[in-house]
Amino acid sequence: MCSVSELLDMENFQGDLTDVVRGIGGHVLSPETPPPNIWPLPLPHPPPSPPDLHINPFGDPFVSMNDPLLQELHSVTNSGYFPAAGDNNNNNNNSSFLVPKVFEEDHIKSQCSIFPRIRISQSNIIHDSSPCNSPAMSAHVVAAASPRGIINVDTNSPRNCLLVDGNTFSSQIQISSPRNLGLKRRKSQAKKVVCIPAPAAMNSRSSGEVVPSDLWAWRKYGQKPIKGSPFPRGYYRCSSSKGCSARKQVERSRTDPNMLVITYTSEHNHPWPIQRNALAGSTRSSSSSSSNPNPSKPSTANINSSSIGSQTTTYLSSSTIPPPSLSSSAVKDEREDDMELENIEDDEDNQITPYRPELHDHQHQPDDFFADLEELEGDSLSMLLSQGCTGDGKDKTTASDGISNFFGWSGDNNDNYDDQDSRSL
DNA sequence: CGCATTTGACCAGCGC
DNA sequence: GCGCTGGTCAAATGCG
Repeated sequence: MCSVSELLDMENFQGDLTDVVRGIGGHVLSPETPPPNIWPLPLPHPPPSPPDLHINPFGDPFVSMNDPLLQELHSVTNSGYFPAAGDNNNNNNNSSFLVPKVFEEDHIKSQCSIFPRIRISQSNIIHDSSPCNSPAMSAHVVAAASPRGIINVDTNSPRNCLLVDGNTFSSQIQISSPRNLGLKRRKSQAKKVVCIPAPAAMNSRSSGEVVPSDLWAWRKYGQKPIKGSPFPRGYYRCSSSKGCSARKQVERSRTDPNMLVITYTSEHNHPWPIQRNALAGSTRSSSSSSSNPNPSKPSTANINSSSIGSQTTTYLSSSTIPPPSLSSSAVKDEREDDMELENIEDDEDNQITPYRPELHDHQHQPDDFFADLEELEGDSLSMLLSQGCTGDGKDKTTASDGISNFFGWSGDNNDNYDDQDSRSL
């Protein structure tokens, strides 16, 4: 697992971190932010009405998503397959599905996800505080950092959660200001950090670098070794449209190579591509090694999955790929200015106007779409849930593989992580 | 041949 | 001012 301190360190946030997102796929769980349908999992709830859709200006398809896994688990829990939610006695058992109480509640009122909750500190003091008391079902963290001082979250608040900007965040988010109070980035720009499980060898070339694909086309323009990290950082810019300033940095977590840290910078100035790589500049790695070679049949199609035990049933839901949604209250841009927690509301005024590209043909599914489902191995969800969600980190590669399958990430599933490392190192 | 990736060089911000 | 570090550029290279 990568920690937020790691993120902070890697990004040299040093005081202006305002956004850290993590979770499966790095998506954000937000009661206000319905997921884009790129998540190939069920959407128990009706898709949002168009006014509710907000574009993630970073083009990150992960951060804005609700956690369908959580929703699915929630529904399964309610179906009686699992112990009653809240039975924390079962939470630590990674051999079974874990549906802790916090899972249910945080899913509703906060953004609790399936990774351990963490404490954010800009002085690189990170603790897995796991306020939800669920190593299995824990959360991403979206936090605002003050470069001027320490923000002590009231851990006595209900469920030890932090209410920020109208949303409930995980508790014990401790944000302190290191000595670099006035440290500024080279450019005043928003950043968004996403920590996701590193898919196994997907979109990788000979270097073994793992780059999760999304619906944007990215072109790599640089790679730099990062001090203190054994893994280089790749620099990508959006090639979906000329002049697009969107960029992202991809690097492995230095503490958990199975995790990828993706930092999105700037926003796309063009509509969300209906077909990935349909526009010029598709990345070679994406097109050549993707398990979804046909861009007209996006691997992000909705797939409803329900898992019971080791069984995973996958079925379709008719939908298309909406633009990624961005809940301003759930995902905060990291901005250059000295944004303090109390100023988050002000930041709301600075919301990037979302574009809402018209997506037609919503009902159409490619004829060979079912063929894609074959790539979603039946055990993917099972593995994901039974391993990826447990947080024990004992077999993250498998979990990541499962997640990879979920995301439709390309890759030779036979490539294990060791192979990646052997190539990339 | 076109495009993406690689990789060394260059530039800018920051700390000392 | 200097050195360190991160971010970007651009020529070289490789792949389809």
